[in-house]
Amino acid sequence: MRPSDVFDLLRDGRPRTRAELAATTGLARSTISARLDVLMRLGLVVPVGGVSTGGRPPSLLAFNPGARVVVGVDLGASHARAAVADLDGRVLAERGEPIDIADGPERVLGWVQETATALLAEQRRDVSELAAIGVGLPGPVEHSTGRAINPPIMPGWDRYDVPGHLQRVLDVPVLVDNDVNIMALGEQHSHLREVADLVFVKVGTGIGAGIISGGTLQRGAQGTAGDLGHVHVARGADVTCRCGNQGCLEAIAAIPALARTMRAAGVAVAEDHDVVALVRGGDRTAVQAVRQGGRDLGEVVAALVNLVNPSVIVIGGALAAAGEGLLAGIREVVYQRSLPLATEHLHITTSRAGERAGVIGAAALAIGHVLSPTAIDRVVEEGAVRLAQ
Amino acid sequence: MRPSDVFDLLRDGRPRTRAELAATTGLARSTISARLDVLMRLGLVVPVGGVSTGGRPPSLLAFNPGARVVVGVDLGASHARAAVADLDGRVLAERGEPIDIADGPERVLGWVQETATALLAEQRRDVSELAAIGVGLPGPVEHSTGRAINPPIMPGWDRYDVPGHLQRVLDVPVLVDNDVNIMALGEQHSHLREVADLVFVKVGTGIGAGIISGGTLQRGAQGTAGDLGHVHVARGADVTCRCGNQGCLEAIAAIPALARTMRAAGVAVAEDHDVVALVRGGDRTAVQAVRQGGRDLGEVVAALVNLVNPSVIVIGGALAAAGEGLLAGIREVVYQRSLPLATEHLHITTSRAGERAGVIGAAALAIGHVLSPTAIDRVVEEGAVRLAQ
DNA sequence: GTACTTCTGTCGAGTGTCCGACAGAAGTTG
DNA sequence: CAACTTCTGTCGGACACTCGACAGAAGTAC
Repeated sequence: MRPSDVFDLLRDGRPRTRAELAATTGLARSTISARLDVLMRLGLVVPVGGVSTGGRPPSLLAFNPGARVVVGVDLGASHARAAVADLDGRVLAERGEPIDIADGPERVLGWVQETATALLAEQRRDVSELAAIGVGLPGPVEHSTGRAINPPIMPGWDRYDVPGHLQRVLDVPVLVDNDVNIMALGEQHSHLREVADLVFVKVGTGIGAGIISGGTLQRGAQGTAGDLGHVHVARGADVTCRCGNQGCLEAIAAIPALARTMRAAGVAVAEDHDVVALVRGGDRTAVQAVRQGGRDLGEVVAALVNLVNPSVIVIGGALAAAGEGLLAGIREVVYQRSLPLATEHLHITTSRAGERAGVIGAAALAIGHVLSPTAIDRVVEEGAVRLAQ
Repeated sequence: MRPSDVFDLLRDGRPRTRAELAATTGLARSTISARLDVLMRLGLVVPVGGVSTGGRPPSLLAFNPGARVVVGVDLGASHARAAVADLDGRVLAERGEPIDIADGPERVLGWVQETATALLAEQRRDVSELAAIGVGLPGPVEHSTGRAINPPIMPGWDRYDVPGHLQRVLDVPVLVDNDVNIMALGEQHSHLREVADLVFVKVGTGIGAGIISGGTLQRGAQGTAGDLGHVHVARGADVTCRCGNQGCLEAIAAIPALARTMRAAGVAVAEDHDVVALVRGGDRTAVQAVRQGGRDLGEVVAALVNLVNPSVIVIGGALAAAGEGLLAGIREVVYQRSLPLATEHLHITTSRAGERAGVIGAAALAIGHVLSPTAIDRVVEEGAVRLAQ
């Protein structure tokens, strides 16, 4: 029985009395008290009142998400977003800015450092209250080392030591992962905490997926798992993708491809994000193009459903804002193609976390590290030592 | 520091001295001795000699795979196979028989019980030496309960309590999983122990895959993960599958489909297994059909590679015996379609475990349960109590 | 205000774990 | 065979952990 066992019981947020904790763990109440004592001195657990049942009222103890904070960072090809969140993943403050990831790690991580510091100051939080940083990068990431490996759209970042850089200025653990993986975590953390098998599909300039299966993020051997964008689909056989291959889903269903389709049909589309605006405006050609994009996406998602058998599929990214057409297209194909056994309990929805999925997920990654049993036990140990001195 | 920590160090099979174990764990040699004492009395660890370096020779201690045995059972649509294996997964004795899974659980599990008992007797092993049983079933299985859920080809088995049945006659833990998952485990256990991301593709009457990612078997929300067979492929768009859908991979690339293709080309194919014989005999039509089947399979495997990013893909099942043609077809498409990043370190091979993959995997599943840290600690505890009495 | 109930922190005792020292065992060396 | 080296099992002490008892704290009931 480790100290973290008591803490883990409280992590769900529900306050409990000492007697309750003693009953569920089987430990003596005095032992529980000793455990809680350390956790309370660390601020991780706080009393939240309690009502009497005829005698001295029991003090209800609860996890205190405000004990410390984490920073979640979502870096895209052309945007950066950072947020300060409490230990429950609730965003306290955030800031986004258009950037160019191709400016290289020095400049971009400089922005991250400045923004993180500024956000902390804004929240009147000392740097010592920061517990960890989570970062999402738009490319394949070796999670164990926190480095991007052969990223196609991140010149200058290949094998760059992201955790090392950030730790030099903000001395806390830094967790790095692929941006879509991060978004999957974000969606799960924000309102699907009990869902163990979830796939997040991001449709924007490119197409990718973050796969959570059996409760854990699937990264694959090289960290490239979830690459939906370059799966072959029949309808795109004669279209050449930016990756050089032909028939990639991305080449016919991502936003640039839809814009191209619409231009060919005579619609004026200046910028990529006009696609979403046109759909929302009810433009027939745009609606049709997105619906067809949904069907194309559905082909690959149907395969994904058969292969991974998730219980929830979340559609996110810029195109998710285009409304129900995309979803309808996906559903149309998936529910026809995939096996009844796999689709029977399958939900396909759009992202609720939306633009914040990335930073929430990055924060969740950091929180997962900070509140892991081993980390808690270590802190408790150190805390006890500090108190003993 | 639990007793199992010491045991886990020895599980790789390499013998070690007490001093060596003390150094790597950081525990005192006397503590290590105490731990080993219990493990040795249980037979899990045995001395295997040792050479002097000028004084009293140290005794080398090693994991003893012969301490107990497990039974692995592989049930298919029309065959059953059972094996007794040691704790290293080495098959000591096995027996196979054609059966009909549709005879229902009572009869089939009756055969399992009889065969297991007979094999144990044959090896002069008492029933008390049996530690656990692993079972593979040809359909979706809810691993946590050991029941088949809505299996398409197993009438009478739906939600049948397999562990309960077997435990009534052989009082040991029973682990049940899907047959292809089991085969993936078997291939990994037999010669790919350090591979954490592995996909086993079975091509026979049907097509399915077992996906091991991040070191753990991926089962999905309903236990139907890895269902390659009913993924849609363009070339089969107008072929109706036995599942009722159109365009399923299985309907054009599984053995019955290849047999049909060959008959259409004028080749006499009486039974399904003649397909393999014809290919091995060098029949041109047969070779071509299998090669094309490989390409069709490659379409879906290419998607699988992008989505899951494994480092090894193993092709098994009856058709794997047809030689290099199938593999060549798969490779041809996969290396063209999938991203360089994912294929760079990808190996595609045929099964080495072959027909035994199932029983080896079932045994491995059982062993994983028996030798898990928690199980070892429990046994050590009980062993210590028994010794104290 | 007083009696009663229920909870809290403290403290000594009991328990189990782990360590280091030691004497003996089992080899090598000459 | 004697001296030396290196390993092994044993055993008492140190330590940490956990428990239950107890007195005091903080409410309710009348």
